[in-house]
Amino acid sequence: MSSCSFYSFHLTLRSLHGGHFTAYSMLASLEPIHYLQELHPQDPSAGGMDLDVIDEYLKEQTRQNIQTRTEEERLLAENSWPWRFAYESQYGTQCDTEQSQQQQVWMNLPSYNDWGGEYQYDPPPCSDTDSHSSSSGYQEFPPSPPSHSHTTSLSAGKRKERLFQFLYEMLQTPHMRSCIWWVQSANGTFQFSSQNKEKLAEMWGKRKGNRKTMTYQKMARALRNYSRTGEICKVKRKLTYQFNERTLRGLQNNAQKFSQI
DNA sequence: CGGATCGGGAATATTA
DNA sequence: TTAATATTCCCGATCC
Repeated sequence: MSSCSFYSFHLTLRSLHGGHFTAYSMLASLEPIHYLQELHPQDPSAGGMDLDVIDEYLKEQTRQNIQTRTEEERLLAENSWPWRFAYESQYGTQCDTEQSQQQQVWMNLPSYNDWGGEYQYDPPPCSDTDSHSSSSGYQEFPPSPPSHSHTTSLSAGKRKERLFQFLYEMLQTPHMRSCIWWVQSANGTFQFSSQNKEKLAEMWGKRKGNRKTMTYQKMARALRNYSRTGEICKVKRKLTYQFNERTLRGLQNNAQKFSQI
């Protein structure tokens, strides 16, 4: 039910920007602003315009929430459900398993970490807030476990969208730059805007169709649960979190799949 | 000091 | 019915 709004969101995105690919490009081109915002997170001047757009988003979503969609739309949307498969059975090892390693990295790094020296693929979709690490060059992920597991799940088991999926989606959405952005997309670290985090939380709550409005406090509580299950861990930096490597890879794969449709 | 963040226990709700 | 996954509330700890 509530995923309706999610679907329509995708449709909106596609119609506006012609899909993720374009969105990526836009994001890249807007990166400098993003960078400034990072340097002056308190500066309210960043993203004022974006907020208007976000407001529209919110309205749009609530409106479409009530509307019934055509069958065609429904099919299209369902086909574009990017995370339908990869997250059915793919879990088991996460930060938990890697925790010792993670913590080690934690200590070794002054700020936040990448994955135990491993490195993420090539050109980051966008230059990151802090791109110093790129100076050391990129390494490929190891022959990396064929991250299939597409679970032959033809099971029409339509799982409800998860918070980390929503966040990843927002991270790929240029409009949301004023609320959330990559600190280092290569290792999955991202950060919320102190100013606009409530906006994002509100959107999340609306998408889920919660009774009460979602707040950052509550959303962060859910995020903290992820540190137990591993999808996302907190890093020692204000309002900053990090996707688990496996999780990020899964999200990337699905986004890719999605953009190919 | 005080506000913003962080962290997690516990009860409750929702959904596969 | 149950397990997983939030959501909601709350309160103490930390940070700046």
